[in-house]
Amino acid sequence: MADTKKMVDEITSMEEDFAQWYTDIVRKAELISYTSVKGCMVIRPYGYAIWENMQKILDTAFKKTGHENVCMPMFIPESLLQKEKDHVEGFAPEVAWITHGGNEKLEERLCVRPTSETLFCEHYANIIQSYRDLPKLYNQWVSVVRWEKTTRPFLRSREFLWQEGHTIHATAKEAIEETERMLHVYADFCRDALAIPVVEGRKTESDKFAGAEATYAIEALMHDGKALQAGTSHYFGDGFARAFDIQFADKENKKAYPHQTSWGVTTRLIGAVIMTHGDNNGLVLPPAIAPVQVVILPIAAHKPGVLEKANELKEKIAEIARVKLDDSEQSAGWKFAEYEMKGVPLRLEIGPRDIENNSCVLVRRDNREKQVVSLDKLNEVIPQLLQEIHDSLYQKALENRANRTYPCTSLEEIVQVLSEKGDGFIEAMWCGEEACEDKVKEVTGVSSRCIPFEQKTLSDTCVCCGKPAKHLVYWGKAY
RNA sequence: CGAGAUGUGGCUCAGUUUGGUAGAGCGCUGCGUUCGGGACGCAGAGGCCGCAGGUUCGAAUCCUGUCAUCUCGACCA
Repeated sequence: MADTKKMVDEITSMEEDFAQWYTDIVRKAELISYTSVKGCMVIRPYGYAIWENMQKILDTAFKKTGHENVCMPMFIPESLLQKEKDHVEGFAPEVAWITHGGNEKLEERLCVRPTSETLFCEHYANIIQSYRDLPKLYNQWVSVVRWEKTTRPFLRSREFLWQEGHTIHATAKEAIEETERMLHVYADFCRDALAIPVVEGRKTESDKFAGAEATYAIEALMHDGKALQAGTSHYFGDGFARAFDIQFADKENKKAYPHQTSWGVTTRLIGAVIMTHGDNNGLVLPPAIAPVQVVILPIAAHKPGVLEKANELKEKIAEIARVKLDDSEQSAGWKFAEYEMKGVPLRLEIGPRDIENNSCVLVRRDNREKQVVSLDKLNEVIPQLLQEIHDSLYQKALENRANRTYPCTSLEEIVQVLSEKGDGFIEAMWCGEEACEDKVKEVTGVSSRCIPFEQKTLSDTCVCCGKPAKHLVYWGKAY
């Protein structure tokens, strides 16, 4: 890799200050702009285009698995939110309330949805009578509001965009299958579109979604060794159905409670992409979600024939990739740096010398490798290079995670590993007791991330109390 | 919510200690020369110094309050 002379002096290097590096990228790559409301950001066209690409891919996957899109209202009456006890307790500290309509105080205040389980439940109760009405496989693309105290662009904002899937089934078995299926959809999406390897697993009891019987999550490791929860999928059992009195007549015409799920991913995934692939020259985007996959930069654009050729190439490449031609008057060097900052996977340089040779120069963003390519071969070479970029981003992320995953068998070892090697995933055995989970966090600073589906045995005893171990757990410092 | 830092043209900041005509670089506009790794010349535009009080002949500068943002913790997608 053509290593890392820092060309963009405006970006803080990630070794120097990772948090500042992240903030710099988010702003300099024109993904967001701050507003006067804390924790609320403008997602700018380039940032939003990334989200739109994620949406398209995910939405297709949701439709393929039988889901329909719907749209619930934004407001939840307080009485409705309170119907499920755990749910309201979990969310009450972070909801925003509407108290007035115009100048008049509302009879009952309304919360701005922090999540929409209660709204879906109210609706299900209205539309479900018979087993023939089940399942309902719904999804919505909306924004929600959670009044966070500490905010960071994409990672934790007070309003964020997401999709929330909500499904309701006749049997527990079906609902559990759905919960797991959608978690896998997320994991596949992270691998195939975002080039991010994730650990799939179950959350511990203390870390469950408010009101859920079980919560599953995908966890990713960022470049600085901190863990990011990248998506969740919840199994509710019939808890919500009982709280909201949703019943259906089964085949024997007996009343039964249906079983529910919900699952979601958010614009946080954009943060995950930045912190997984970005480098000191800026953003590095996986081709599948890059708003621009190939940027064409004409060299000496005033010379006869150059712009014409560049336009011709743009037309041609548009058939196989998302392409942009920058014919602005900025210098070539400026544009190089600019599109590196923005993470465009491939740069195509076309100048008088190239035109003479019927060729162009292609440069990969991820490793900066240059190659001269015949103009007649672009249709083969570009898709191939985009695929190679994706694969190598994934491999690199996988290696980074492997290098920063540390099996440990005692609390002392955890403390030592963290101080010697820095943050990362800790693999350690656990007895299943919440007291031990708390103590691990207190002593070492890492919290449980998930109980991975892929289990192995590091030792027979809990890393904390020494009693028989039940699970291997991934631990880490969380975003 | 606890601790720390910062608010001055679009951006990054200097000026605040010691009160006295608001500055620089980048960006922006116009014209010209440039263009294979952030080019250059000339001419311009742009600032209730976060907000509100107070002290003073005079406040970006001192005092009080307040709001916002950033970082680190606790909590969370």
